[in-house]
Amino acid sequence: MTKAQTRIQLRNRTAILDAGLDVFSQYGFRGSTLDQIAAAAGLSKPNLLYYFPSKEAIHTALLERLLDTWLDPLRALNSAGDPVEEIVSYAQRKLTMSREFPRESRLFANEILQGAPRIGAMLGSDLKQLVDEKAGIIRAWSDTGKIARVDPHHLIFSIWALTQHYADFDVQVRAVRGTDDPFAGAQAFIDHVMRSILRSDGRNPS
Amino acid sequence: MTKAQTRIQLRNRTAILDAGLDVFSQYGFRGSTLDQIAAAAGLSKPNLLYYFPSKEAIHTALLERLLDTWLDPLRALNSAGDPVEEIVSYAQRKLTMSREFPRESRLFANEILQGAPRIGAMLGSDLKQLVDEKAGIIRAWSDTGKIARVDPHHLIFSIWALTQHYADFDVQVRAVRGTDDPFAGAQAFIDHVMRSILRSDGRNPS
DNA sequence: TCTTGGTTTGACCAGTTGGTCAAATCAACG
DNA sequence: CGTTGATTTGACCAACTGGTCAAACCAAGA
Repeated sequence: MTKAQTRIQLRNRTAILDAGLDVFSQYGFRGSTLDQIAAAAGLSKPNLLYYFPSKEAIHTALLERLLDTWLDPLRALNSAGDPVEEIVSYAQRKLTMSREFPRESRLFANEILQGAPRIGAMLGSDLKQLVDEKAGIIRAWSDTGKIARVDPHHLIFSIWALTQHYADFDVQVRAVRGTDDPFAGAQAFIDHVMRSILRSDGRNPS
Repeated sequence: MTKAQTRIQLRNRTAILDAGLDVFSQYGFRGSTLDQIAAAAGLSKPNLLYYFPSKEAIHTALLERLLDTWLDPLRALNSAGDPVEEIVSYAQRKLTMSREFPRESRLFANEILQGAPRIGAMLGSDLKQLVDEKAGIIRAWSDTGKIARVDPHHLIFSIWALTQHYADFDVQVRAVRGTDDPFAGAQAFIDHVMRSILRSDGRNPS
């Protein structure tokens, strides 16, 4: 019933979402205009609004699609696996996600920077729940000495910060390094960092 | 000549800049309106434009004032000091800066996220020059075995990422942890992370 | 070919935006 | 107190914004 999709509908809807991702991820919600998105999608503004009821609807659709896959890397963290390898490969999956979907990363960053007006609710519910669960696993590893003693929440935050930085601050990274690919060397570096943190003696200041 | 400042001028100009910082850091340049800033500053819109010629002028003034102090922590990195302590305390200074000036951090983040249209030039000149200089110092430490073998640029990026994350993603951090202070525990954690990276054996993958 | 339902658009609208301006108000000094 | 220059504002404007709508267009099946 809600399924019937013409070829044209599918093509235009994806074109709009792709254009919206381009524009919203660069200018944020309030800084983006329907005209920009319409131009980027190769459609007229009224035609945009034939497929999506409003500017907000496009934005919401993008965020929903994003959140659906954004947390997959963390979901895959397996309590049965080898502690260090599990965490390291989680960081690697997250980095891959940032490299392959930098626009999504910036869309998310924009939303959070502006106080998460549209996804704030799920931060405290779905996201918190998932993080708390995985933090529990990490804490267990930490308590049983399988990894160094580290605050699990901060560890997760550090993985988010390190990986997303290359996508979100792309311009700065490229400018400072002169490289064209902001992710060059990032994988090896983050691998090194994570192993260093997890391997180090149980000493934990404070 | 350009110095003459009435008490009123000083008061209003600082009120405007403070209000502008509030608004710009939350909504970005294009997402902010003069009315918002005027309201936040307790002035009328025409009165705003009596002190600053345009919306852009306020934004520019803020960015200039910001960049002036934003890089101080890195400038203070001293080649004559103890390598590990120098880097660790640089990270601590940067974290302090993020905690004390979260709005400035978000203003900067917004600007970079949107492709740095207004400060892009200085990223490749002033910033790159400073970073390259300090990266040279770190590389020397690394080469002489005084710290572990690490890519200096990535090391600096990681410090930026780790410290700014708590200010820029404040909402997310607070939501996930349920804490009111997003910086709680951050100092100890970052200290631990930096020492782990720098202390670890010279093994460097890839 | 005709019809039908999905698709596209030009013209339009009300609200908002950055910015202007002349007139009114205020502070301070002689 | 009066004058002068700094300050403040209400009224206004043109451009832009998200969104509407009736009319035109088009694809495809009968």
